[in-house]
Amino acid sequence: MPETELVVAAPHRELLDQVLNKWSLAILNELCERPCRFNDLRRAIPAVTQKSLTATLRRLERNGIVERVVVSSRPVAVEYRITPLGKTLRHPVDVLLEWAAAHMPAIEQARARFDEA
Amino acid sequence: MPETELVVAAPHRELLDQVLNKWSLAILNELCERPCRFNDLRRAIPAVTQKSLTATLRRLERNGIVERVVVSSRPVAVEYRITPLGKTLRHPVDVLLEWAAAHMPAIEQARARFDEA
DNA sequence: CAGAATCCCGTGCGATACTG
DNA sequence: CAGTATCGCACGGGATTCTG
Repeated sequence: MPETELVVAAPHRELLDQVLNKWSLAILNELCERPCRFNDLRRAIPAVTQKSLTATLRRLERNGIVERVVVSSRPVAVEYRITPLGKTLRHPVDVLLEWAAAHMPAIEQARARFDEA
Repeated sequence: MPETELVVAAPHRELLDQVLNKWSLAILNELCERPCRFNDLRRAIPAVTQKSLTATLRRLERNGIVERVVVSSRPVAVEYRITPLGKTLRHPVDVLLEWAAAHMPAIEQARARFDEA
C-alpha cells in the first residue's frame, strides 16, 4: 500500500527534521552515556556553538527526547538527561549509522564517478 | 568507546543530509516500487516542485542511490531506478519510519506539554 | 555556569517563466 | 518530456557580545 506510506510520509519528515538535524545525533550520543551539564556537552562536542547547542537541546526537549533538570540555583546548574522516549530513538539511529558506516566506501566511489563526469 | 562514535559522527551526518532530506524518502519510496520517469515522480509526489525534484534526484544519483537512464531521445525519455546500493537504504529508513509512527502520539503529547509552558 | 541577544551569511526550497 | 534559469524568502547555523 504505497498510498498510506506517502500520506504518512509528511508528518514523519517533519519529525525527522526535528530529531535528526545537524547536532542531534552527537547530543543524543552523549546523553545516552550519561546525564550532562550544558558545558559538558560543549566540551564533548567542541564544534557546536553555544547557540546551536541551546537550540538543539530545546528542540529535543520539546519533542520529549531529552529532559532539562535544574539541579541548583546560585550558581545555576542544569542537567540534561535522555528520556525513556529518547532511548527508543537509539536503535533506529544506530541502524542508520551502521548503514552509513557499511556503505560509505561504495558511496564515495559513486561520488567520485559522478564528479568526474 | 564514545570517541570512535564521535569521530565517525561527522562524515555520517554529511551523508545523512545528502540522503535524508525533505523529498528523498518520498522519492525512494516510489523508486523502490518501480522505475519512474521524471513526470511519474511529479505525479506521485504532487507537493514537490520540479526544481526540488531535479535537485534531489541529482543528489541521490551522485551518491549512487538512484540511477538515471536515458531511455530514448526524440522525444527525450529518462527513467530513474533504484540501485542495489539504494535498496540497502530501505531497511534503515523503514526502521526509522516505524519508530516515528510508533512514537508520534507520545511526541505530540510532549510538544503540547512543552508549548503550554 | 547557562544561557540570551544581535548580526550576518549560505542555501534549501518554493514560485514562475522559458527551452531543446 | 525533462529539464534549466531567475528571483526571492525563510531559516539553520556561525561569530560575537552581554548577563543573572
